[in-house]
Amino acid sequence: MDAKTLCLGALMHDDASGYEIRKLFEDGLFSAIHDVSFGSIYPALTVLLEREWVTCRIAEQDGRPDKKVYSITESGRAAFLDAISTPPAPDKMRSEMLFVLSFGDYLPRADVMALVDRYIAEYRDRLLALESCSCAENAPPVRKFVNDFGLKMYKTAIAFLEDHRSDLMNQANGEANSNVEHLTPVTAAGGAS
Amino acid sequence: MDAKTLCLGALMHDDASGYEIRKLFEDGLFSAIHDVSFGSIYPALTVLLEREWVTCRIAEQDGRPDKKVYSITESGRAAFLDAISTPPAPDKMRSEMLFVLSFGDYLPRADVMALVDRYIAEYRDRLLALESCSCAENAPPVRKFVNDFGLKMYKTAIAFLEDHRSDLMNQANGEANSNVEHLTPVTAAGGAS
DNA sequence: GGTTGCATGTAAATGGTTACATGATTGT
DNA sequence: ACAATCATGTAACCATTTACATGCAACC
Repeated sequence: MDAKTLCLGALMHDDASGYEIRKLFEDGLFSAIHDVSFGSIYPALTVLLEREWVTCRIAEQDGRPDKKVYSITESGRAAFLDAISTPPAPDKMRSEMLFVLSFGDYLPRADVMALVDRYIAEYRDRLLALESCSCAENAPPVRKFVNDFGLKMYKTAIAFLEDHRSDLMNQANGEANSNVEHLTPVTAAGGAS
Repeated sequence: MDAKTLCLGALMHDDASGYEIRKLFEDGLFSAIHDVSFGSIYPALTVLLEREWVTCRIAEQDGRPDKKVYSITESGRAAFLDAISTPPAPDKMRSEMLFVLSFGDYLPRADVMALVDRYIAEYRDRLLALESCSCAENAPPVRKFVNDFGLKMYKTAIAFLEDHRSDLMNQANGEANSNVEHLTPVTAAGGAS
C-alpha cells in the first residue's frame, strides 16, 4: 500500500492539504493504522495531480501560510476503490521497544524501568490523540469500528505494561549486568545500527 | 533497527542459521514484534561475519540440506548491547486490512465479510504460532513478558473482531454500493497501487 | 530571542521486499 | 508427479525515511 493510495483514502473523507493528510496519519483516524511522512506525501500528491485523480486549489488563510487543498476526482475514487479491492497484505508491526525489552536481562534495571515507562507514555499519548480525534462521533460505523479497534488495542497495551512492569523489574540486572560479565567493555566505533 | 541488529539479537539466544533466524521472526518469539525477510537476513549475516561479530560453521544434516550455523562472538555481543542502548524508535503498525475496512461503506457487504473473516483467521494463525513456540516455558521472565504481550494483543484483536463483526456487516453495502452510485465504473489500467 | 506550529517541497541515503536461481527430500 | 519444507543466496526494483531548505506567525 503506497503513499498514493493512502492519500487518496484520506481524501475520500474530505478535502485536505498535504499537511492535513499527514496529521490524519499522525494524530487522527489513521494514526493506529499506518505511518506516512511528508517526504512521501508531497511527491504522491504531485503524481496524483498528474493522473487527474485529484484537483488542487490554493486556500489563503490569515495568520498562516497559504495551503494547497486537494480534492479527489471521480476517476480518483474509481482508482482508489480499484486499489483497495486487491487482497490487503498481512499486518506488520515494528516494535523496537519490545525487541529491546526482550533483552532486559542484559540491561541495567534502571534502563529497563526508563524504557517501560517511556513505552507506557508513548501509548498514553497515542490513546489521547485517538480519543480526541473527532472521528468517533458523527462518522459512519465502519470508521468508528476502526477507531474503536485502535482504542481497544492501545488500552490493552497500556494495561498490560502497567500490570507487568514489576515482573520486568525483578528480572533486569541491578547494576553490573551479571549476564554479560564475560564481555569486554563496550567500546567499538558505532555499534550495529 | 536494521537487519544486522535483528540477527544479532536472534543469535544472543542461541546459535542459528539464516533460515532459523527467519523462523524466529515468522513463527517464533519475535513474530509479534518485527518482520525480516531472507533478502535482508542473508546479506546482514555476511556483513556480520566480515565484522567478526559472528562466526560460522557448516552443519551437515541427514535428509536435509547442509546449513550454516552462526554464533555470536564477544565483540558481537558488545556491538549488540551498544546498538540496543540507543533509544528505540516508536512502534510502527502497518495494517492494510484496517485501512481497507475503514472504507467498508464503499465496498459490497460480501467483500467486507470475507475481509473480516480473513483478518480473524490471520490473527488466529499468529496466535497459534506464538502459543506453540517453546519460548514460553523455560525462557527468562523478560522473554516471557514479550511473549505474553504478543499473546495478549492477538487475543484482544481476535475478540474485538469477533464481537464487532456484525456491526461492520450492517454498515457495508448490500449489493450496488450506494455510496458510490455517482461513480463511473472501475475500468482504468492498473489502479493506484 | 527561542521554540513551536503551520506549510511545502527536494534530494540523498538507506535499506527492505520481491523475484529469481538452485537443489535435495518428504509427504500426498 | 506435485507440492511443501528445508536451505542459501543475489540483484533489481521500489519506496520511505531523513535531512535539508525556506518562511511566517504566535507564544513564552
